[in-house]
Amino acid sequence: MPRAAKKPRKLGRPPATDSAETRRRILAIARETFAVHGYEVTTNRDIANQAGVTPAALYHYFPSKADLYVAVLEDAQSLVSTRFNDAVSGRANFLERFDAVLDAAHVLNGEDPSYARFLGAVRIDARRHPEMRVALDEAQLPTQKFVVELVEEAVAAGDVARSHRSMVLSFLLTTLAGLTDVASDDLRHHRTAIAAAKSALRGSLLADPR
Amino acid sequence: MPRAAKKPRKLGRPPATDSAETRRRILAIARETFAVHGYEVTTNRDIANQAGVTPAALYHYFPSKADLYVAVLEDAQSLVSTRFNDAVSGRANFLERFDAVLDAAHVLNGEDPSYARFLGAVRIDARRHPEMRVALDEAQLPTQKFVVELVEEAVAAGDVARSHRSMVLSFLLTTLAGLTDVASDDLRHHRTAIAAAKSALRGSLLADPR
Amino acid sequence: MPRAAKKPRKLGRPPATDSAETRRRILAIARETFAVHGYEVTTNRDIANQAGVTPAALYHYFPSKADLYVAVLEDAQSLVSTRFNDAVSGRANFLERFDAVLDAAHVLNGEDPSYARFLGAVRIDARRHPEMRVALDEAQLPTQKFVVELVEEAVAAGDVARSHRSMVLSFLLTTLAGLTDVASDDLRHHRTAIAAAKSALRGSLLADPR
Amino acid sequence: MPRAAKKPRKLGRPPATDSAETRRRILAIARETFAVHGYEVTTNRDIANQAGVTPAALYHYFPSKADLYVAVLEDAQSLVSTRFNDAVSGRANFLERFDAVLDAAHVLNGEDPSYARFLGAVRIDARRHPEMRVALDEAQLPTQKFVVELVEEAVAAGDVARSHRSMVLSFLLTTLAGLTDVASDDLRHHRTAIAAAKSALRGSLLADPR
DNA sequence: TATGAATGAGCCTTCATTCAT
DNA sequence: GATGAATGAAGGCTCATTCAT
Repeated sequence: MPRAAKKPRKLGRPPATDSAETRRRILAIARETFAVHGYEVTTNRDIANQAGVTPAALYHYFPSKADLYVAVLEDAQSLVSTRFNDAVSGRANFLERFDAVLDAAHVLNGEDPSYARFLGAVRIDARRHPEMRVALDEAQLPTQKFVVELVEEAVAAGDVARSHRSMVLSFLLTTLAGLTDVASDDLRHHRTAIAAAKSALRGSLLADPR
Repeated sequence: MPRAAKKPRKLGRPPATDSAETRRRILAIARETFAVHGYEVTTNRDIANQAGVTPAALYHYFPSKADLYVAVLEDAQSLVSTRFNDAVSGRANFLERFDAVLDAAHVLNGEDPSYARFLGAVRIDARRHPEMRVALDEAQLPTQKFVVELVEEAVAAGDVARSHRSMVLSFLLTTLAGLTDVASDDLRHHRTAIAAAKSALRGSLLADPR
Repeated sequence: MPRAAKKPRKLGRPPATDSAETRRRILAIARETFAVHGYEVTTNRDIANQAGVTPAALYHYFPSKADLYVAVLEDAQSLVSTRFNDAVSGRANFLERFDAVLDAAHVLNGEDPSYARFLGAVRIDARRHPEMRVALDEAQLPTQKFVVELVEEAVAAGDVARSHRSMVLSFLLTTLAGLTDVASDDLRHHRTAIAAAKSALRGSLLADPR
Repeated sequence: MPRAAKKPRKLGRPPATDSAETRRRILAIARETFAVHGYEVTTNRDIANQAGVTPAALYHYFPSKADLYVAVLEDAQSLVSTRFNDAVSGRANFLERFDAVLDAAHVLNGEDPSYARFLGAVRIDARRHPEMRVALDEAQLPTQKFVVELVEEAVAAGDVARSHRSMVLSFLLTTLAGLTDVASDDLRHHRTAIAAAKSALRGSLLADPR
């Protein structure tokens, strides 16, 4: 891990600091680092160093490492939720909506890959750290619900056969999970995987419809 | 603290707790534990305790924790490879072959879920622990190659449009990844996700073909 | 986090929260907290929170935590000295004087147990924190001297045999120490212990004189 | 705190170590250090350094600092109990028994003052550290009970007036507490305080009976 | 007068690992 | 082949204290 500029700061309050800015910086760096290295491997010192503060300073903003992690998740979830909801709004057709969600995911990945990467990491860390499990599950609920409703409405609209409901839901979740997992390192890869998912849903994965 | 097994044997076979058996036990327990908790969270003591030895004893079988992890992966890979290869052998059609692979995965999951779970965990741990990365990537190559060849042969046989090659490959990898990730805790879930993948490949995910 | 007191005053006296009041409040709360938890366990934040200020604010009133502790002791000593001196004034007989001192201690304990408790704690904290030792010993001198003089005068007055001087002194000090230590939690207990001490001095501890 | 000899020991098991001996050494040093500085101020490093091991080694013998503290108490209690019980055995008269107990305390104080000092410290630390309170109270029970029974039997034997029972008990406890508190630093002081207590019980504190 | 942001030192604890036995 | 005693490094966290505002 590279270390930022080496400014041996003195005691006391640093001149002209914007507390909110520092908090945002910590969250962003924490997201990136947690995303790549996971909860365990990432140390408070890693995050603090990159954010240009001391490990103790983190405790000014978050009560514990676990709370910081949860805060990062909440932050990420709120962004993704907004993006996904904006994406589907105004679109009625299931295929269009699903495309829009995948495209939104891809755009976000282009802007800042750390979101997808982190969200992928959370699923693993939640399993590995029971202490945070409840909080993490709760924070993930919105997206979970979003996908369920997407399918529910598609069934209601007749875009998905009622008998296929749970299969389609399973497909969506598996695909979304697989996407963050396999492809978030490489944008081209990501694009291909998205195209594949769209095609699969349309029934033209193996070949274009004749 | 002394441990179990202290039954004064008289007749029959001499103490069967030979070193090979102990090694196998350690590997199996390590797989299960690494699978659930990951590399970092799992301690040598966790594994040793469950295996009925002291942490120091592990060092008779593996030079380090990292080496143990790699050994578990090699062991798992070799089993999965065999299963997958057996599954496709004798089947020419791509859809049949893919089905067979998924079914094999499901059967294995029923027998011992720790394999799939561990293989899922490896993808994450490899990213998180650069020291082991090379060894892990190498050990994972066989499966990677297996999937690539599956698609390659399907293209050659005309089962997959040449232009869709990379998309199908991407789909397979994403699905395989998503499967270990989302569904390995719950066999029913796993089965549904597999059905969804099969259906997706056949173009009938949203509804049965009329 | 902002705090209490925000009643828009209109008429009458201007904001009475002058600094002297704050200082007194800090001293009182520090005494109570130090008394129960001791020097080490009590944090600046504990005291500040209860006093309705920030930890940094303490430094406007006292140069350091240690200085605050010493200030609390000086404050307590001055009160106890006054009480004890008032108690003995006008009484010539040793037994009467000693009774008066014990009664004064009991009354104070009823009014505000934190004084006795704190004074008891000081004996321990002085041993444990060499940095404060000198200052603490000095501040405790008045009471020490008070007891010595009490005995001295009793010997001079013939109330105590000259040969028993150091024994009586020792008894007084041990009793005073034991009292804060064993009984300051429970007023009834305190009263019994005081009765015992009075009785012991009169030679009727085991039974009433026949 | 002075530090013992500086022997930079290497990794692995040191040659010819007696585990039991190390444990005893740790307990003894912990007792002395806890006695003087208390639970909070004493660090694992303090104890470890003096015992010639690293702080981590303590965890080989005790699960935590708190457990070590409790272990020290149990060890001390068991010794004191034995001494006190031996002291009273064979003596029927209350005054004789009480004298014997005080003498035993004095002898022990001469042999190793850290016992009395530690026992005095426990009363304070138990108040200051609620987490250990239950364990500490329980460990102190034997001595508590010993004193209660001493008085009970004295009442039964007619050595103490029934109406004076609780006062005598209070006196004993206060004195025992005051003794560890005030006088354990200085053997002469200790002796005087003990003489005073004996005299007080006999009713001849102020002067020899005429 | 008081706050809030930040630091540096230090503490308890855990862990992979070593080595004499 | 296995254990138990011990280490060194590191991690999360707390705390007294400082200083710009």
